Amino acid sequence: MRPARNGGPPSGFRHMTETTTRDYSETLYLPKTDFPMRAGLPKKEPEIIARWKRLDLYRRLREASTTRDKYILHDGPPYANGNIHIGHALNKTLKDIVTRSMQMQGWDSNYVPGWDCHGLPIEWKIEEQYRAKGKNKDEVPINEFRKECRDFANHWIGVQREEFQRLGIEGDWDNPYLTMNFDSEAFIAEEIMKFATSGQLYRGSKPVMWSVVEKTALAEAEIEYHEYTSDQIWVKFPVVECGGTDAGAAEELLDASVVIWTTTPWTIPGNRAISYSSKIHYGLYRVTQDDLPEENWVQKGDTLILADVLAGAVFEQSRVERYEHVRPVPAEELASITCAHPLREMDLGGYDFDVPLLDGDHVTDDAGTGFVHTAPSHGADDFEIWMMNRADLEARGISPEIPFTVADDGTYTNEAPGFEGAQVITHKGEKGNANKRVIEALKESGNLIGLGRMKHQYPHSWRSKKPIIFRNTPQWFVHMDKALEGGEGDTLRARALKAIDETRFVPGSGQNRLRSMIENRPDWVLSRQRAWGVPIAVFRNEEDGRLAPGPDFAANEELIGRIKEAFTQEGADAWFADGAKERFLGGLVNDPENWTQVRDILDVWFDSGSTHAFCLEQRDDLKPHRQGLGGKDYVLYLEGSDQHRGWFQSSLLESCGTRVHAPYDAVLTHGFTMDEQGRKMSKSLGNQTFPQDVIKQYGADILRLWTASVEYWEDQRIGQEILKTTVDSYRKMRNTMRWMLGTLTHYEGEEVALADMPELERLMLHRLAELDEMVRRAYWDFDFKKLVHHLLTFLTVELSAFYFDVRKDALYCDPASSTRRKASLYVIDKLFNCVTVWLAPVLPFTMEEAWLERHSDENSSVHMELFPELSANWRDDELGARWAKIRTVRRVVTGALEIERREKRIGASLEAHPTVHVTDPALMAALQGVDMAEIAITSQATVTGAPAPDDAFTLPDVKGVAVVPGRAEGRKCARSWKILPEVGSDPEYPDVTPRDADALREWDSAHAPA
RNA sequence: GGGCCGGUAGCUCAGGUGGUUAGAGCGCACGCCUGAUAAGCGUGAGGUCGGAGGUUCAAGUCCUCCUCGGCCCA
Repeated sequence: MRPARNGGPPSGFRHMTETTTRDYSETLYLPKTDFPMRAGLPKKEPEIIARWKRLDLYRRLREASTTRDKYILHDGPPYANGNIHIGHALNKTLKDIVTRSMQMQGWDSNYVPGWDCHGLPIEWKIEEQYRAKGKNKDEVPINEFRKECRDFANHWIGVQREEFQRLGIEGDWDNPYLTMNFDSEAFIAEEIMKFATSGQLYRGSKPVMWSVVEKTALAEAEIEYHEYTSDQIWVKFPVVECGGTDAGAAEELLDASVVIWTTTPWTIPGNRAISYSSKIHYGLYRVTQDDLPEENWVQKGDTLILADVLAGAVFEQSRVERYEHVRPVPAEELASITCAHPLREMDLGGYDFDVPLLDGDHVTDDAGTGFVHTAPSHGADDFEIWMMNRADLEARGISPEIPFTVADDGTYTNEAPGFEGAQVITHKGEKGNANKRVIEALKESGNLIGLGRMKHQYPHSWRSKKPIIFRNTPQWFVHMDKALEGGEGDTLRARALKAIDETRFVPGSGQNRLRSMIENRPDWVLSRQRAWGVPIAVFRNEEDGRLAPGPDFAANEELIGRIKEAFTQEGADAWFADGAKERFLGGLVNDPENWTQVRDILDVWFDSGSTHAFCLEQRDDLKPHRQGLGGKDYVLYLEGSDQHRGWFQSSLLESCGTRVHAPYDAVLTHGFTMDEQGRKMSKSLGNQTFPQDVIKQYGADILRLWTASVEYWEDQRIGQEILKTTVDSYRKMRNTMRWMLGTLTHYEGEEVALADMPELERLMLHRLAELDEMVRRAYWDFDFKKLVHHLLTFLTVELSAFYFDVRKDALYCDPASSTRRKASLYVIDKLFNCVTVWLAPVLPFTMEEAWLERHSDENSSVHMELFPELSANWRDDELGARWAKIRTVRRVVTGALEIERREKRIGASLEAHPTVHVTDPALMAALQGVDMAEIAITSQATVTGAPAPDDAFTLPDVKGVAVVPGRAEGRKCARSWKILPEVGSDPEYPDVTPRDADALREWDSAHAPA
């Protein structure tokens, strides 16, 4: 409470001998509240959280909404491997604002947090710990290793759970979903088995980054680049076929060769194509130099096809000084060319296939020859262009098979005929003899035209620091374009595209973004050669390629049942335990020796893509009967915009593959959080903002207010200055709430009928009715900044600066019995309740604190409230329009008073008596019945239609209003400080106005000693 | 390099289908009040709308290019 103060004698009395000894302030209804001006949120918030826990608020919310339709914000699981950062805070806060606001609008909006637990980053951490202890991962039994990963994830789930709760996020923190829960693992395995059973899962291959030293596949993040000296070669691919209509031109090309350049000679046995670009100009070149040494690899008369801008450099490399440009070779001609493999004539066997030319965007003319040697086994671009052209290749009679030329130990297989056993990289990570062998063969074939060494940045394993290679490996895929049981045209891609069309996207651009990704994406690669995850729980028959479970396996039901049961009891560790194959397949096949257990694990995107299956569908408190599927519930996914590539997509594909429809009705995305200059946050720039620091310094509500103030669907900025202005806005709101609380101390719950209210009160109720519509709309549109902006403006401009300022006189000074005073209190009570409840989803701590000042019973919480249903008759647009005019006139008055203040003719506005000349008939009509002195907070005012003198005050944008200022006449009331001639007219109270005399009489009789 | 998104006062944001001197809140400056007081009230100064072209009688608002930044790919 504020200390009692005696303001001293009012200034108007300073020069008067007549003084009063009575302290009238104790007879006033001044604001009185324990709600502090300084929030102290860092200390207060944890107390409020503790109270919510005592109340078991989450359970109460659930119990209160059992009969409601469900609004399900399904949590995209964060990864359990570290403290939360600002992006997590933004994400969870947005989710919390959504669930709280939907709950308060009559939905059952249950929030169940989740965590993503499997995957590479956690494996790394455990491996790192091993290395620190000098242990090797490969020497640890797999299930022991998995156990440590599980413990690691559990630790961080605990940490993050605390951090999220500290942000004020309401949800089922005691029963979150984890992708590593045993039953989650069982359901995830069941989902992948559905893909296997329906024939959507297949085994294919793909080049991956491979460390020969560690005999393991590596992810992009496990690669570092170091300088490395490679062998570089220029190789001729003789043209053997050429389409086109001009026979002469074709003849010319049949003598020529396409030239490629590569720094990995060992990939030549894997060559299957040559890439060119239709954006590059190529030409046919002929060597004209006749004094070339006999041993030179290029001789006079040789014709080569090269990119024009690179021809000179290639000839220089081949030691050719004189050559001629015969003619251009357009892209259409290139497309029709087929070459021979450079080793075709070498009698090695296996190189007599046709080498086609493929048009590819990855080809540039800044180095090399303008043609890119394409070995789908050994490069990402190579693989991609090969796969994209698969259908065309088959049509041309070219096998789309991708060879496995290199084994896991870095040696050539028999799919690199002539080089079997040669080493690309030795087990120590040194360069093997493969390059040498290939270069010798090329020399012998006559197709090598250049040779050299090159230093460049080359990928190395971050662990062994040794160079890695791209190597074709078997992988598991899901078909995007295979016809499904829906028949012709029913493919996973088609289902997903249709589902996207049926989904609401906020912002709308997300729809296009996801759509174009789905339109263009290749088949879904699901396998990872790792340990910490859910296995691809299938067996493969090495004889016929059948899968179990699978479309051609008889005992699917029994097998799936066994696996699911085991995983539910023991987790996915059961798959990796000894004897698993016998345990699951025993008795179901006659030829167990032909069946291999797949040891690959699932990409973690499949885990999180299955959350709808193992979380939403399995929990009674979440299982949705969705609007789009005949029910009334609504499912929303809300994540960062990077999840178009991630969770939104994997969830969509998983659900479309198994359930034909999307798992969500709506997708809401937010951008990323940048520093104050709009730059990405980074440790090295030192521009990071940590949620933990903001909470410690200002409190979670400040971070939440920031979240709700910014346009989150774009990238947002945060930093000290931005937080500072957020704090300022918060204080402004908080103080206005505080004044209401102080004033309402004197409210005893008396209702006042609308008809009995002054217009000013009706105006406020009208504004509430307008805001009610805005608030509901803004929450439904997830437009929180609009909500905050309008409510903040309402609190400051309309309440604090206008309504409250005007009404202080009546509230503080009117007699207890005054209808005007009672009406105002009644309205302020409504204002307070509405604003508190409306803002509760954004500022759950502060609004709870404010709410409890008014509703202090043990079980109360603002978060149990619904948004208020307002009386329909509060809305009065005509009244609103009229008061807009009145406030326009008021602006002219306050402007005029400001001049008087400047000139030191007045101080407080109560010292003034303005004369308001209104010649605009519409404004004059609006002023009928309005007490301008009351509205302008002057002691007296005169409104007249008479023309104003020339020197009257006007505002350029308000026509027809002019104000002549003047001083109020009379004495200053010792109680209300108004200056009126009537002061002293009541002999009982000679130093106050008649109104104050009445008030004092009432007060005195009420406080008279009994 | 490609796809998508964005750049309006110091800060956070408004500015349907192009049309009078581009708005709000906060901050800031100045003044007032001292019965919301580490508060309240008033007045005011700050943007030509990332840049350059173009369409149009008229562009922050449509088109092109450039630039800066972000997400996802390569």
